[in-house]
Amino acid sequence: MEDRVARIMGQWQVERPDLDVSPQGVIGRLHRLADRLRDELVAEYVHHGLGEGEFDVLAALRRIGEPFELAPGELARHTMVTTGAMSKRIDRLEESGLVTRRTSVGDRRGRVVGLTPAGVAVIDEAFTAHIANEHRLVAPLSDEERADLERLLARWLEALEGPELVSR
Amino acid sequence: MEDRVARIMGQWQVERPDLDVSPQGVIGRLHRLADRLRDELVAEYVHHGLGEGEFDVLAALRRIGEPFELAPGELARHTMVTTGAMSKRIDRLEESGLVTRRTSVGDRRGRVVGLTPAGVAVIDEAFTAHIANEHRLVAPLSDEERADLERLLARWLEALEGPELVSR
DNA sequence: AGCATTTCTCTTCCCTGGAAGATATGCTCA
DNA sequence: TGAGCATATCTTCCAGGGAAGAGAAATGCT
Repeated sequence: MEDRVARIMGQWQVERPDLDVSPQGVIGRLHRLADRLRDELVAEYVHHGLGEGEFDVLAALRRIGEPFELAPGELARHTMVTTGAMSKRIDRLEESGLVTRRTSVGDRRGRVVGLTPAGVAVIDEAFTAHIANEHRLVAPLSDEERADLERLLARWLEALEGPELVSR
Repeated sequence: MEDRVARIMGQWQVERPDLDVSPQGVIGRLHRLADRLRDELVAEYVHHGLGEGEFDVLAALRRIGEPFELAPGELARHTMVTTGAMSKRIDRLEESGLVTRRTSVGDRRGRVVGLTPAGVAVIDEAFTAHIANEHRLVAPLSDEERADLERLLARWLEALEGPELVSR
């Protein structure tokens, strides 16, 4: 019972016996799993007429709470894309009538992006389905396995990024 | 000590207390870690003048062994992209002189993509550095943690994809 | 053999994001 | 006040991948 990653590692063992490719066991599987999960999640977004980028923006606005508004720059930081990418995401969402753009009152350089009522409705429905989808995806793991995995991932992430400050 | 994912989960707890967002603890961190690792790996490819797609193709050809040849369709399957994407990857690699394209002898519809000597040299060097990079990235984990993580990822992956056949 | 179907690759068009620069506004300090 | 710098967003151009279809060659069926 050998998975794709193991097969690849076996090939390298033959071709490059001088190298210890064991880290691929973790890194390769982690990437494959991430890709697989992403596909499943995106499929659900599409059911609600959203792409991954649009879903991310709507979710960021929704979870911030009333009045569901953020500046484009803040949205870009929250969702970890460049402001250029964010401009285009907002263009698409504005086009669909799910968000509005207005100029900030205090600082006229700034804009404020806010959910429309339709936007709230769409993301509330899509997010509910999204979470159900995530429950389905983690179902194969026992509670204990899930906790172990979460702990290991958090530890690794922290080691790579350094501890983040508790800020807002 | 709260990470980004925990903060997001906290916000949802407030805004949508009707939902149990606990799966995000695993799925969110897994994705964030995958992105982080990918960035680190890509940075190393770039040092060798390669993008991620190019690296994948060269690596697939290299690990298959002498004479380092595969058909475009096989390469597409091995690296999990469409054949359209593969055509363009091969175009770029051919342009750089790292692979050649020739028509298959048995089946004149088919092409055979093969590493040039320069291609072998580049991928051998890049892959050596790549593996060193992976060792660096997994270093924060103890041997036991690494084994636990690998086991959990493999189990989950298998559950999602179904056991793969041991075929070639 | 001849025609239809299948297989394989490549091409074209589109979508999305990144990088860098343009534009507009605000801020600091002499 | 005004010049220069900082900040925020948007625009433009490019890179890379996916989807769909075109073209060429092999295969199957009658």
